[in-house]
Amino acid sequence: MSQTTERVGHDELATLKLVALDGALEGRATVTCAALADRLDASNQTASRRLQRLEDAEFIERNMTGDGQRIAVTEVGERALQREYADYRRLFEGDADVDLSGVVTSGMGEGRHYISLSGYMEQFRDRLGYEPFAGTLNVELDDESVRARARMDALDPVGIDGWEDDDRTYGPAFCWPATIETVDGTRYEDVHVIAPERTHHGTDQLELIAPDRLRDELGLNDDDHVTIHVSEQ
Amino acid sequence: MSQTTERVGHDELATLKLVALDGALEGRATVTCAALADRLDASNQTASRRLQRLEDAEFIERNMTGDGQRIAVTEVGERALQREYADYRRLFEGDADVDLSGVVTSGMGEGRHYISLSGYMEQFRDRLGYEPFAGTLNVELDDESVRARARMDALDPVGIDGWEDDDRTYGPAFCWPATIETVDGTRYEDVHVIAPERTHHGTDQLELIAPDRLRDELGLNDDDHVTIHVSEQ
DNA sequence: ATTACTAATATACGAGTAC
DNA sequence: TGTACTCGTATATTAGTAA
Repeated sequence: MSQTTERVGHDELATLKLVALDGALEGRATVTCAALADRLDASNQTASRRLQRLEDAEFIERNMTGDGQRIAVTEVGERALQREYADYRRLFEGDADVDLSGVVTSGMGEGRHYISLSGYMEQFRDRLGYEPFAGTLNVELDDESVRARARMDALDPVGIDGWEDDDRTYGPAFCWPATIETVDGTRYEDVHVIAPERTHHGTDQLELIAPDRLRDELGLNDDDHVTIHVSEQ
Repeated sequence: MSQTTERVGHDELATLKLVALDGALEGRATVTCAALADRLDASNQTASRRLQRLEDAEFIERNMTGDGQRIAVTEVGERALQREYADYRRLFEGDADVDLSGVVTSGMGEGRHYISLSGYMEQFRDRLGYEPFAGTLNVELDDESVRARARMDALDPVGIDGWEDDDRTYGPAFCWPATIETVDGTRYEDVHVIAPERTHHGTDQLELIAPDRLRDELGLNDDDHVTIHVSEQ
C-alpha cells in the first residue's frame, strides 16, 4: 500500500536539498527539526511536516534517535535533486551533458547474449536507428566518473521495454546517446550507453553498444583509456 | 520607494528557474501565463501572481506585449539562481569552487593607486591577513571564464568597506581567496581576486592582489596564460 | 487572445500540547 | 530535550470576471 500522497512541492525539495547538504546523500545526516526550522526560516512544526512528506513520497528514509533523527536520501530523492541540478547546469553551462572516463575491460561477456535476442534487437532497430553489433564494450569507470554517472539519471534515455518468452522474462533497459573517444583523439559518434532500468547504484561498469564492434573500429584493447560523452537528446 | 514585499519563496524561485531556462538570463524570454501555468502544474492566476512577486522583488523585469510578456532576469535574480546552483554543485561536485583562465595584461594601472591608499590597505591587513603589493595583476579572461566568473557571486567574499577623505569617496570592494597557476605548473597560493562591490556584469578583466608582485614571483609577462582557482572560504 | 482583479475555498502555518 | 498531534488563523489557490 504505497501511501505516496505526493505532496512534494518546491518547499519540500528545498528541505531535501538542505538535509542532503548535511550529508544525507552518502552516509546519514543527523538532524533536528528545530535546527532545520531555523535554516528554513519556519517553525519546527513546519520542518517536521516537510520531513514527513519527504518520507511519505519516499524521498528520504528516517531513523528517530530520541535526540533527533538520522536521514538518508533515497534513490528517488537523489534523482529529484539530480534533475534540479541538471536544470541549473543547462542554465549556466549550456547543457547537462555528462563526461565519463575509464578503461576498457573484458566484462562478463553477458552483454553479447542479451543484445542479440530478437526481443531487444527489434527495439534497438526501431528506437536507436541501427542494429547494434552483438556485444557490448565494457568500460570500468574511474572514481570521479562513478559519481558523475549519477547525473545520467537526469538525462532522459531511450526506453527499451522488457519482454518475455516461454522460458523467462527479460527486464527493461535504458539507452543514452553518447560518443566515445580514445586517447589519440579517434572518435566514434553513434554509441549508446545501455543499462538495466533498475540498475544498482554506484556501479563502476559502463556498457556501450554501437552499430560496429568498437574494439575494431577504435583499435581498443583491455586497459586502454577512453572518454565517453553522454549527451542530451 | 522600493516596494520589495519580499515574498519570494521556493515556488517563486522555481518559476524564476523556468523563465531563465526559456532564455530570460540573456536576451529576453517570451512567455505567457497559461504556458507557464501548464509547466508549473498550477492555474494561470497562480503563474501570474508568481511573476508579479518576482517583479516586486526585482528578480525579473517585464514588458507586456499584448500576446504575452517578455521577461528578463535581473542581476538580483541571477544571483539567487547562482546561489542555488552553487548549492547543487556543493552537493554533487563536493565544492562550488570556480576555475578561471586567461592571459596576463597590463590593464589600466589603476589598481596600483587605489590598493596603496591607507583606507584600503588597513582593511587588507586586518581582513586578508597581509599587506598586498601595491599593484594588481590584471588577467583578461577567455570567453568561457567570463561566463564562469558569474558563479563567483555565489561564493561569499571578504567585504572591504568604502570610505572617504576630504576630497572624495572610495567605493566598497569584494575579495575572494584564490590561487594562481602558470602553464608550467608554478603556483602561488595566497592570492585574492578583488572587484568593486558594484561591478558591471560580464567584464572580462580580473584583478588579483597578493603579498608579493606576482609578475616577479611567477615570472609572468603580458599574454602569458594563467589559471585562477577561486575557492570557498 | 492576453494579464490580473475579487471572492470563495483549499491548503499551509504555528501556538499549544501530548508523548 | 526530541517529534508530531490538534486546531484556530493566515496564506495560497482557483473560478469567475474585468480590463
